[in-house]
Amino acid sequence: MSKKEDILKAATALFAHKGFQFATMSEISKLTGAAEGTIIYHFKSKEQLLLAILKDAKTRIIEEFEKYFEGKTFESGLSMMEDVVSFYLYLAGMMDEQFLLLQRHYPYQLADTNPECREYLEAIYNCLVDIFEKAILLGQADGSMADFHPRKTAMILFSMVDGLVRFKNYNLYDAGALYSELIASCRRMLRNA
Amino acid sequence: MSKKEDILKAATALFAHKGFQFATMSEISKLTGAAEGTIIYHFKSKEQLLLAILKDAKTRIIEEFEKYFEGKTFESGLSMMEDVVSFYLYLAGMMDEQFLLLQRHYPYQLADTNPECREYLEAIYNCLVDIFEKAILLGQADGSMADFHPRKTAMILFSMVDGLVRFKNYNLYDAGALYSELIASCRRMLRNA
DNA sequence: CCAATTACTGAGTGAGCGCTCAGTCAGTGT
DNA sequence: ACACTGACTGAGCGCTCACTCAGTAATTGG
Repeated sequence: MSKKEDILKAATALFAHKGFQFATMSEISKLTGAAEGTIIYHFKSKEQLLLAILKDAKTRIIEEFEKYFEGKTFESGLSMMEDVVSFYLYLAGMMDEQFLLLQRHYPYQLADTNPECREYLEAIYNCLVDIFEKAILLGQADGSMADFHPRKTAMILFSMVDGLVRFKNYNLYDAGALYSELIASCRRMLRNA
Repeated sequence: MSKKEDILKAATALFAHKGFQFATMSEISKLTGAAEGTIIYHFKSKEQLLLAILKDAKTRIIEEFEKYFEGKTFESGLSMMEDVVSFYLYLAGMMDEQFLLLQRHYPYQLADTNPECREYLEAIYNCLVDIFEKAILLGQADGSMADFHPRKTAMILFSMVDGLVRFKNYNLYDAGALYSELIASCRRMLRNA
């Protein structure tokens, strides 16, 4: 692995676990064995380093979902929803540091003044909510789901799943124990009575 | 209003909107007209100032819910749940800066090493989830809600409502437009079919 | 083989931070 | 009048931080 990739990986972990402000260049330097000057050489500034991380996260999340759905068919919208929730949680476990970073405030604060940052965050957010929405639209078409506002309900669904990831990240409760209850709740919420 | 209260209020706003690290003592000083020495005089340190804010938030949130439920009766668990969700969102609007601060990571990071901080956060969290749980237990007793795990479902409910507050805080979507969809989703999720 | 380019280094810089402390000042009890 | 107390001040201290820059090492292409 190249030194640049090393830095990106270590910085992702530090930004995710300590926050942008508390993660220092010297700490990234120590963790990677690269001099502080090397970090700046590759990424220009600490803020640009964060942007590179977010760009990387965006690319990977979109790729992973595309790969997952490639040639896949679902017996119903309701079962697609279950699949999507499962895969979302699986991905949040695989890319735990990126998802943790995306749950912090700083990227969204930066997005207020930095259009590039805003672009990455919106792309990720839209990718995720779009997938929930697609499952709902399918479910409403095949009659497995009741009639409600697809986009708004997709956002509520997103909140529920994101909340479980948050519980896991904060260690507030055994998230695994909540998984089956979450799926059951989603089913009750969406299904055609 | 005393200078100490002024500082507490200004610091709450700054910690909520900028984050603990990016909010500086000199900024709090400028906003309140109090010298930096005065802030330290009243609160000992920046961290102690945050703790005072969290203690204040804890006290007020618990008080407000106690006041709200004083002598109140509900026709069913399902309608109590609606009332609770409404009041939660109302309170999150009234105390927007405290709720925003409680959605940041830093307080939970501090809680890892500071037992006092942990105590305040747990008290707030338990207060909120307990109220959802009470509504569910009532609903299951009076038959308006289906049979599921009360505590776990209360946590999922909490996630949903908390997510809507987050949407509002991040300005990602008009949260008001989501309110009626949220209530409807909760009803479908909880009601006895 | 040797420029030329790219990758990397780390001591040094200056800005900004939380906090200190010697001191002012208004209010209160005697 | 005086002593005492608690609220408040702000220049200054020590420290940490992101970033600079002059220089070195490695890689590449003619």
